[in-house]
Amino acid sequence: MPELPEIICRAREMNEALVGRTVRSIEALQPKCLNVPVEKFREGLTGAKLLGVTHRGKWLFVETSRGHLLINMGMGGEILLVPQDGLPEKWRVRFDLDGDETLTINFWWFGNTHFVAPGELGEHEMTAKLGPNALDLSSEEFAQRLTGRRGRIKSFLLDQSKIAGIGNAYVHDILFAAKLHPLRTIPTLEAADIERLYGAIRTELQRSIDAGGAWYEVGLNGGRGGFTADDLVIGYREGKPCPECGTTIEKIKTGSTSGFICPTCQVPP
DNA sequence: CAAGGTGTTGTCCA
DNA sequence: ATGGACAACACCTT
Repeated sequence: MPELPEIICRAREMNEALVGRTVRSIEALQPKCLNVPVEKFREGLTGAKLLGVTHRGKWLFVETSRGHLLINMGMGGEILLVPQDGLPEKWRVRFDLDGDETLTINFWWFGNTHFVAPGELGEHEMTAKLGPNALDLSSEEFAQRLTGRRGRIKSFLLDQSKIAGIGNAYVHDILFAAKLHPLRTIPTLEAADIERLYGAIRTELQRSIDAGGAWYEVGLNGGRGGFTADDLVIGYREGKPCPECGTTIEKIKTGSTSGFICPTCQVPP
């Protein structure tokens, strides 16, 4: 559930706190979240110097002197920087750093911590297929990526190979801000619809970035983001009035996920 | 206290 | 190309 705003904030924090540090030792309690055997993972990154942290979609890219550490937090969890004698109760992978601190990674479901050897980033399939970051493309590129598609607009926004970084938490407010129903199909969109949608993506994600990300995720020091449930306009507000027109907000099925809409502002297809 | 829902991603199948 | 079901087995709400 960390989506682009949380990943951007996490990358920023990690750059401030981790660059220049060296990995002394590694423990991995859950081999299933790795892409290589535990021994290979430990050998690969032990002794590595951390050089910088970037992001692509919901993935964090930690560049090191010995290759990349790629992290995907799945449906939520914590990356914490703690003293070595103050480990959190739960962690799945742990990097002991110089300076008696430890970077612990925990996710409560479906996370990944992958090792990619130097020069082999292009062979990492899970990240190689990602589309451009949702905030890193122009409105022309966005429109171009929509042309020829036939599916529903919400499916497109959530498809990480088309555009990377939007998940099922922010997509409700993005679609509401663009006045588009999630089940609208792409061929029915006018140029003005696409332009509004492009603007809505930027505005809605930026609102959360400015607040430090969502309240349900924590940073390296355990502090929560400042973007709270009250900042959501329509997502998860089933039964409450639409702030634009007062119509009761509905929860609907949108494929295998659920969606939240104002049935007046977002006319069904 | 047990059941059901959930922010992610990949794969398989229609 | 598109959508749905499902699997990965944690945590919270009902």
